[in-house]
Amino acid sequence: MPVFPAHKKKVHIIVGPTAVGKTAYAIEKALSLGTEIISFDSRQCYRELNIGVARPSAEELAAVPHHFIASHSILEPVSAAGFALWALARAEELFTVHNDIVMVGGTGLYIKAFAFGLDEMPPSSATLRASLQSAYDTNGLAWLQAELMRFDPLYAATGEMQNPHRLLRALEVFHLTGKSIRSFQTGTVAARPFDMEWTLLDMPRGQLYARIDHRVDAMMAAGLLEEVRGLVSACGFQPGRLPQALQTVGYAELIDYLAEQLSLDEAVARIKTNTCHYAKRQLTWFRKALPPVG
RNA sequence: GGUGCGGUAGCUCAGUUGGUAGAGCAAAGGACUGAAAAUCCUUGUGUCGCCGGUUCGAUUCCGGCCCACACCA
Repeated sequence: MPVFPAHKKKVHIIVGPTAVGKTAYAIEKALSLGTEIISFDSRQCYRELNIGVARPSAEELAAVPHHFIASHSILEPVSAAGFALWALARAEELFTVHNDIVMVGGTGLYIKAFAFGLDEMPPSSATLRASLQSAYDTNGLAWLQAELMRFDPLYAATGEMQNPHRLLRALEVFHLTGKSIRSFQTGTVAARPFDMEWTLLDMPRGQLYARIDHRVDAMMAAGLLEEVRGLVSACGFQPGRLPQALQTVGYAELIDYLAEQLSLDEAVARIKTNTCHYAKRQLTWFRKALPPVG
């Protein structure tokens, strides 16, 4: 008698640019496997954001249990490392009742952290970051670059010296540990106790951009402006000083409109082009950065 | 009909004292280790409206024409 090996645990990972149709595809896949879905979308996880981040509808959420959707607050932002821990724990729970899990989303760094792990490194410190940020705001990029050359010459020689986010993070790690961020970056690939199967959803670029345009119009018709207005009046956010979760296509532009920095037509047009830019960057991630796709 | 101002990259425009032109945006490609829907890098050949004239050479000067806008009739 042949012995059949026990069914291995497997995560079915669906990636693709925004508006390509990932939600419907993932639900179909989860239904056929009789399992649940863990999202890896760095914006749909916030309960305060709905229309503008294309959160799955109530019917879709009822059809298959979803995780990491509307599960967090914009007041306690998630990070890639935080997501990876959260999702690995949730996957472990789900594997006690399912052999398969579907994961779907568009945030390349989040799924990379989940699938391959990040190197051990001190997490961001809110107070330190705030003080570095304000020093950068007053002194500019040249100051940031000089700080890096002074404290972390290795990073200064090899890092992205025009990219303030990267410079601030490198400086932050130095001040937290006294060591170069490079000394933590070993690129070790973490072992995972499950198989992974990757699916890339894509379509011709022009068709994708047309879908994005139509979806933005549909979001406006569905009341995105009211959603944003409600957020602003509830939290009193200032344009240019938005919390990270509101540095989001569809929200930032409408906040500019509400602050009378843009006309509504201009804001909507910018949402469309910024969403197309975002889709393009996602494709860069998914075409090359995740080699197991296929 | 007359006068004025324009017609240069997909769009908005700059420029060439005559030697075939460059910014922003868009578009395309890329990077990405606790902000990632963020942030950053790279990429600019286009009958310089059309036809003629002057010139070694015209997108640039001259003439005519076409088109757009404004004003005057």
